[in-house]
Amino acid sequence: MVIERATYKDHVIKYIYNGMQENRYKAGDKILESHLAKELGISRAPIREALADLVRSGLLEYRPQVGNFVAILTPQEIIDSYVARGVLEGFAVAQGINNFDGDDLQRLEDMARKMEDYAQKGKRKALIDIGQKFHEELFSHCTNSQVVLFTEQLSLKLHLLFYKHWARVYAPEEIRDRHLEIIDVIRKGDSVKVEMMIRNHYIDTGHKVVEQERKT
Amino acid sequence: MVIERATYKDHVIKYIYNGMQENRYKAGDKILESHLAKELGISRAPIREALADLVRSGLLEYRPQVGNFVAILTPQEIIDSYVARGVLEGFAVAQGINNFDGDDLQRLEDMARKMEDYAQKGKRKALIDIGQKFHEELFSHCTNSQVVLFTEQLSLKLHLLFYKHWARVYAPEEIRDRHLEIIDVIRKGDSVKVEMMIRNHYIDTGHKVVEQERKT
DNA sequence: TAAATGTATAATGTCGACATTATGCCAGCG
DNA sequence: CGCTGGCATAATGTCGACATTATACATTTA
Repeated sequence: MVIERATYKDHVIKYIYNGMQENRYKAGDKILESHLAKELGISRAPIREALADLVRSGLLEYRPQVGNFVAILTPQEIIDSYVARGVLEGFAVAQGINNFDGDDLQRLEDMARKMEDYAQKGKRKALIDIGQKFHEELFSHCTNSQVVLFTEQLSLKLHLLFYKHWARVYAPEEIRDRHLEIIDVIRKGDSVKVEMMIRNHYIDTGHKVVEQERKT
Repeated sequence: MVIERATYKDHVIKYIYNGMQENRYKAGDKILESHLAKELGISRAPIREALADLVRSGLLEYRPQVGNFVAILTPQEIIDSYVARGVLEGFAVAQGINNFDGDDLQRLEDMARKMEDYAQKGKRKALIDIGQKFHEELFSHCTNSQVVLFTEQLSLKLHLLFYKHWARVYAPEEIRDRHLEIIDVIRKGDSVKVEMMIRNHYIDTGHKVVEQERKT
């Protein structure tokens, strides 16, 4: 594979990330700098920077003087990540709950129904894409840059699990209802309740994803 | 300055961090890789890794093809950071509230009183150290690794502001009382109240720190 | 005089090579 | 037969140099 141009680091990150999505890199695998360098036809310097970035994202683990390994997510870590996501998103929505107008709510509702549709038709990629858009919309009214930042960091990690399991975790109607439920509470402007609800949603999801992982 | 041994990156991070604490690196300053390399007598490779880490922590900002700059914290970012910290610590304590035993509470109380003492005597460094220990103790019963991780990331950033202003933000008795208040609620096992209280504490502190910054 | 353009400088991005260290294998010994 | 220790291999950590790009300054032109 030949890369075109524009700071190699980002290309390398994407390359590895895709590899993880396609399961060419499996949990626990060692990542060899020199192999990547040969594969991509570049030197080790930008490779190392990319690896360091992925370590910071939690997708790789780094052992000094030894190397980088694809992170092994324990069930507990998976649950912790979902719980943390719930805490952040719960706060984000609660904090900006009064900034949702009718249009926003309508858009969210449309998305929830589309999700049901895609889920029923087995369009996994479309389902995941719109699921992400839904949560982006939820975050769009959160003005706390730090909370948004942390959530983005988490997303990178969770999206991999998401990608593997999420479409199978809930039944189509369940997906729709769970999201509609949240929209309703936002409409009512109940910030306390929406925060609890989102937290619980992610706690449930975390446990179900762990269940799915166990079956692997 | 000559560094001894053991992966240079960490030394460089500490070196820059100290420089920021001592205000030798000021907000907006450009960090030149080659200068650091000369100063520390090492090559640019480990320097670059350290800089990338500091970017990740939010202490530096990075502009591609241009360089790294000491981050300029806007008032809003400062407040956001404190709010985020409050959300995380509030959750952490609430989540592990039942794991505090009598000894823990006693230790916390001792620390709160020591803080008052140090504050009165103007021992700023001791005050800050014990303040950090207090919050570490609060986090010690949180089992969510992800929440702990985010908090550590934030700490690096907030500690700099802490270091500059925190000792002046509250009166000695106020410091004591604010912390005792939290301990009381933990003792009662009221997870909802303690979460709210900690959040509010950080909201207050954030605003006061911004006030202090403005006076700079 | 002010704006635009070209040029010089110096920084970052990338490279290939060397130094150092972890790991697996094999021989020697108890 | 199992264990210990050294050796070979191959990876990471670090280096110095070159290529590329951003920035400041000088020069030209309207």
